[in-house]
Amino acid sequence: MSRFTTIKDIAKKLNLSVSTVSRALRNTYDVNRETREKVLAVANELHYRPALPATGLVSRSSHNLAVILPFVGGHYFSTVISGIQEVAYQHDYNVILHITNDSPKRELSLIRNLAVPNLDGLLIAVSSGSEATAHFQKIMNTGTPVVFFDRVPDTIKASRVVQDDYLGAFEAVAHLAGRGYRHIGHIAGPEGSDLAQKRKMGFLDALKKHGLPVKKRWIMHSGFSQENGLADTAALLKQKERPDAIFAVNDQKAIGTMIALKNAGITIGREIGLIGFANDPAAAVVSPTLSTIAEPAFEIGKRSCELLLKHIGRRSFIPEDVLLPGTLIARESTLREPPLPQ
Amino acid sequence: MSRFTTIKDIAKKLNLSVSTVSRALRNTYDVNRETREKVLAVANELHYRPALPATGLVSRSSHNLAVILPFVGGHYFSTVISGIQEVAYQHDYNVILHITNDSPKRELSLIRNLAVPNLDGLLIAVSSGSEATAHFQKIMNTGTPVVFFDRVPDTIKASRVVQDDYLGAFEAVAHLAGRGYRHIGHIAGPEGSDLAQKRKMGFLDALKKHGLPVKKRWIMHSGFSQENGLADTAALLKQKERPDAIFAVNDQKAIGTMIALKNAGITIGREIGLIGFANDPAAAVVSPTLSTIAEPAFEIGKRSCELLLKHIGRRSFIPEDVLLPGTLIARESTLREPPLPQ
DNA sequence: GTGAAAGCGCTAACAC
DNA sequence: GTGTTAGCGCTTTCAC
Repeated sequence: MSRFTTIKDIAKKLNLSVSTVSRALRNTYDVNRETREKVLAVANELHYRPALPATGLVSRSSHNLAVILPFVGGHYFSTVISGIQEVAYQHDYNVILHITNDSPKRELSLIRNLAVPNLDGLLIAVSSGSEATAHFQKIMNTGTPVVFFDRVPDTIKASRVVQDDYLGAFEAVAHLAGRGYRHIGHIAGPEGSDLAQKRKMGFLDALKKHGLPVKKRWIMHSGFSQENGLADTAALLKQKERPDAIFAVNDQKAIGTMIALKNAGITIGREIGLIGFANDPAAAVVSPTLSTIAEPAFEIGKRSCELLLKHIGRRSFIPEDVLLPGTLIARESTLREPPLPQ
Repeated sequence: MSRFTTIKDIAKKLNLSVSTVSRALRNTYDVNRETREKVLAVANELHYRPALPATGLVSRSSHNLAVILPFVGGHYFSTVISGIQEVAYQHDYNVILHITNDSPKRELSLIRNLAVPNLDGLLIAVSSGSEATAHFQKIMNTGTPVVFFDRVPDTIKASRVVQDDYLGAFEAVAHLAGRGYRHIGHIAGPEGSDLAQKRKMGFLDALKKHGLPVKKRWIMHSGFSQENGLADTAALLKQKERPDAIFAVNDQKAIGTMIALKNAGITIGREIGLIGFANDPAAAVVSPTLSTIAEPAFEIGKRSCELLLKHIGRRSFIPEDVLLPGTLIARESTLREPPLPQ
């Protein structure tokens, strides 16, 4: 069983002490140029790789970051990971991935069993209904920096990186207004949801700002799924007064809305404008293509990781709050005039 | 700066030796029941977490697996990760994620700098045009097990886990035949692509098996993108003879095909049947919904990781090849009769 | 059943 | 400039 090359092997081969080899490898202190070159040559020849656990033992740093999040299958979180990964790679940190499946139970067991001494920092998106807040606090008390992203607990004093749901919703509605729609309804999320609440506020404030009427009956609350969107919209269309545009809390519900509108024989865009939120890949593929607010997923990952590394760098750190704007993506569903045939 | 609790702290507090504490913690050898319980109690009280790098130093095992893949943003690879993660979690292994961005250069630098001594095993999907084969071999020579998945180098003797592209294509075409389509074309991938080649073979063999005509001119080769699919299909439709069904090499091209068919005023399903490959989330959302072969992404991750752990368990191991079938998902695009209105 | 001591691979005083 | 020594946190002989 071939062991790995260690500095000891190099030392023996060169009749040097391990410390000299260690110094030469890291190019620190004063090492004779020749010695250093010889060491480097042998290291290369023997395919030497430093044993990080050992260096970590001494330096009390593992260059490991843990990322804890609910899912990885979807578009959003996997893009966030890309952003994290990008920064971690540049700074030579490892990303250790943990998935909770959005289960508070699994999250809790995961956190409790987490090998914190093995970690330089944590990046966490909490699962819905998380019960691990006390444990997050404990980890932070050990001096290990933590940055929360996307889904953040509000009872904890720590850095957070989130997107600006309020502003995104505001801009979605402003876009509708700019395209000439005047009677705007909202297919909202559950009343209890923080995210849904913020988007609704953005919706309402945008209406006010643009002097448009607010019709309570045009705001439909339910879950986040496509089916919910379909049902909400079907109910909305039964009212005697109809909106001429709809802002949906996310793209899934917006797509449900599209189906309901099609079922009712309504031309999307011309008769009723529609905008979603997320920029799900599906939005570019449905027909007509769906206008939406693109979430800054990659950016969230990037900034979270940068912030964490900053905390790791200084031993003491003050929490920061980062609010990232989304980007309006105008597509066919908010086009009042059909595009010219090509 | 609060340090982490170590076995030394526990030992001191209990007036025991570190070795006894170590033994008690791992419940090994004969430790007095009372002693053990006291140790466990104090460990709990002090929030003791073992320092994995230290245990790893001694046991020569880190419980770390590296996963190296081209992307993480898309649906496919992120689902694979879920599968890996699931198994790793159950067996108490960490997953360290590395992304190559499908760049051979970055893959190479990543592999070269990989802290292999810190790893118990590797899971790799190589990037296109990979130049790292020699390095993979080197890693395997150190005795570190490697399992390749999805994208596998054919010049290396190692375990691989891949989906059955041939069979998937075969079944897609068999499905078309079963629905009564007789004149089937193929929107294929690039001629050089291994994956595209296998799917084409499956297509051809299925035609033969069902006694259907093979028309060379109905096989269009180009890239994998939606735009390619649109262009291919537009060209196909210009021919004087038209197929009554199309098998596309992937869902993206199939969606391009859908657009081309719609542009030509053709009713998808009734006039021309269409089936893709991948079960991209978009396939369930386009209109009509797209029949497809679902890739066993989660399963690939799961099996790869299981296989790797098996290799890690036994110190010597023989390569295995795992071929995973996809699943037919029949949707509206292969429906010859429109569904009854609800 | 428990303790003392050595050692995993590496770094950092401290000598010389 | 280089070697010696101690020690990071843990496990594992080997004593007793």
